[in-house]
Amino acid sequence: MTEKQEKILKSALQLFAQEGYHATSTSKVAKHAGVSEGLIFRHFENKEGLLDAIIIEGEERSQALFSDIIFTSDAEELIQKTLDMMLSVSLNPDEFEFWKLQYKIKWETERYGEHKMEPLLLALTNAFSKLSYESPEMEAMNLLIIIDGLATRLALQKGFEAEPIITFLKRKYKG
Amino acid sequence: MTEKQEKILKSALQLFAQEGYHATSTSKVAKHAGVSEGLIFRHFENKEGLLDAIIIEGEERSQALFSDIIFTSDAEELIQKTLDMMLSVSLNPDEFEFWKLQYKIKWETERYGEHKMEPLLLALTNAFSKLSYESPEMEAMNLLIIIDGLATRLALQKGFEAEPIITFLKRKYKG
Amino acid sequence: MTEKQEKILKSALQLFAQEGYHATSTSKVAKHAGVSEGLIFRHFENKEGLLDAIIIEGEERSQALFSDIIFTSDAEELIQKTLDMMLSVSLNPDEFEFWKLQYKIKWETERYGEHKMEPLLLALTNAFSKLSYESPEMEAMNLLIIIDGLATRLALQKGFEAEPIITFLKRKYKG
Amino acid sequence: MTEKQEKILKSALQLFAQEGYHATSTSKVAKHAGVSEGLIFRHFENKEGLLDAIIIEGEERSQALFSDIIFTSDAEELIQKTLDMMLSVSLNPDEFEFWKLQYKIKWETERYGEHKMEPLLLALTNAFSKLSYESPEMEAMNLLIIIDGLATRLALQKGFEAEPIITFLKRKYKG
DNA sequence: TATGAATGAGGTTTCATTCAT
DNA sequence: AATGAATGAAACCTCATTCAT
Repeated sequence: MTEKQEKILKSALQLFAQEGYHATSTSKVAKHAGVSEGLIFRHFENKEGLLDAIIIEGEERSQALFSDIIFTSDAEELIQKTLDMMLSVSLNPDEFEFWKLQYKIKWETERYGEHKMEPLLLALTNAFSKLSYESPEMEAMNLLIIIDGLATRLALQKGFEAEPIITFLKRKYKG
Repeated sequence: MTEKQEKILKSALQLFAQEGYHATSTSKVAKHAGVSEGLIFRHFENKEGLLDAIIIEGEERSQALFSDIIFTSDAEELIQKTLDMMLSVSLNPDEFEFWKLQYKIKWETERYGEHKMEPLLLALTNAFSKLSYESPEMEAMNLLIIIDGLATRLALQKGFEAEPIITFLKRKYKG
Repeated sequence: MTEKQEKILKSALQLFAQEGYHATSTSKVAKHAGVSEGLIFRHFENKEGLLDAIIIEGEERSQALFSDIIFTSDAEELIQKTLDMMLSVSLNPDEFEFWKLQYKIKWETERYGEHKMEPLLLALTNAFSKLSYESPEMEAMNLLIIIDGLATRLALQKGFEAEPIITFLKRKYKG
Repeated sequence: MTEKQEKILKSALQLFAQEGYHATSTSKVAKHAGVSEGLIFRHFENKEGLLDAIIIEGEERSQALFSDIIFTSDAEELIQKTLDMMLSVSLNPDEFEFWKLQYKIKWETERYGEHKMEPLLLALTNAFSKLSYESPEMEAMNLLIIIDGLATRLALQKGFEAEPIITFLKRKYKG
């Protein structure tokens, strides 16, 4: 991956996250990256290829993020870490932008990356099971749904404060 | 509102919900509505004006939907009705399309209609308060976040089954 | 000529003079006249028909303006009156607008109304002849050219002061 | 400036001069220049940008034309050259088209390029002063107005013969 | 690898004009 | 006589993509 390739990818990530995929033209990306428009096509073939590259990078980043959580053996800690992840997203602008893009793309292209979440779902189910919750699968699913909801608020509701609600949730799941 | 005006609005609603705002051309809307493209601009001035009209109509429909819930005096019933609303959305294709559009637009245009939700937030807070939950505001907010999360899954995850998780939630909030 | 017909004509005159023929849409004219767009076509058939009506009206007004000058028997007075006409145009906003339109139309449609000017040319030639100028035809033509030049300045040069130069010319032609 | 850029500029100049700015579509310009329509916008951003480019080029050409006149030290010669310039315009189709466009644009966009003429006005004032005319400023202004009038006739009156009247004027100003 | 001129299809919008009422 | 909904063509402009250099 050359330096310019990375610049393009970074600019695209930023612009797609800000304005959306369809609303961002390749020429905007090129200008923002300080690169000729043709270069985008040399490196990524397509505008869609550029999107794919971003998604693939995202998949890797997601996995890295999740793997730390998934391999936590203590059930309670695993749940706490899941919620901490959202807190970290809400506080770190870089992570935030990255997450926002993931959701934006999902909504614009209507492809929900279920497989990305599945390991986390299983791990959470297992955790709730260990903690003898009555319906572990449902509890796990519920938590992931909460995460989707939180992401929605974080991305779209200006001035949304994530910290209080996450603290509330963390306490709730502490038992 | 003439007959053709309504056809345009309906087609736009459908297409925007399916493909997204930016990905839907005015000519597609016109063709789908069986109308000349110019007519869109005569009636709605802009593509954005068309979107505005849809949003305004949506606001009205949302209010109608919520008002039934909000004016429920029994606290437990109010919460159940809130969840039932989501069930109804998941089962009724018309309602589903309408909700999906609301979220799609939010994600594409980055305007979260907080004011639309505020009355429901207050009503839920009040309900949780009556039921002597410890943090009624947080409980209410959490439920709304769950709704956003459910909407995300419903719209984006192919084959997502809403009924089990909603049933689970309903039981959970029954005490 | 009905009341609405006159309103249309007046609005068109004003707008064509301000913005030009091509830059003025029939809908703008209709709005400005407080009339439905269809009515323009009922009364004038075409946008061009509207222009024609204005030109014809202009021809009549021009003739009225010129005839007073042309039938002046005293040679010197005739020349003075010709220059006075321009002074009057420069001072009277209504007349000014009317003249401006005539020139605008000429430039946009490339049809110079020579016939309109011809009687004045002859009268001036005759006058200069009586006053024993050496080349009466050339003198007359020159004066008409000055009038075209004055009209150009009046219409296009913001803040152009017509009075001093006209006074100068009047004195010059007094002998 | 690439070859195609120049072709566009040249075609636009020609067509704007012939038909007027508003009556000439960008697609007509593109076709005439043997170029894709998009290229116009790549190079000139706007239809107006194209016009601007033409005006700027015109400004430069005007200055070149005038500078030769302005720096003539002999007063009588300066005046003669001013009139000769008009003769040259009337005889040279290329120059003629260029001048016509300047005036067409002025009338369609209502921006009189006074600054372009000012140096000539000063030079002429100075010349008439040297020749001890009574009102040098007025004489100079008058001559410029005659030029505007001549331009009007040349452009708009089919079959107008410039030579006789210019010869007449040249003799007149010879003393 | 990198540029930037060039394209063609398609996007939004405007406009003159028609027509049912 | 008058309206205003409706149309279709054409206007200006954007965009993803290609290609010569």
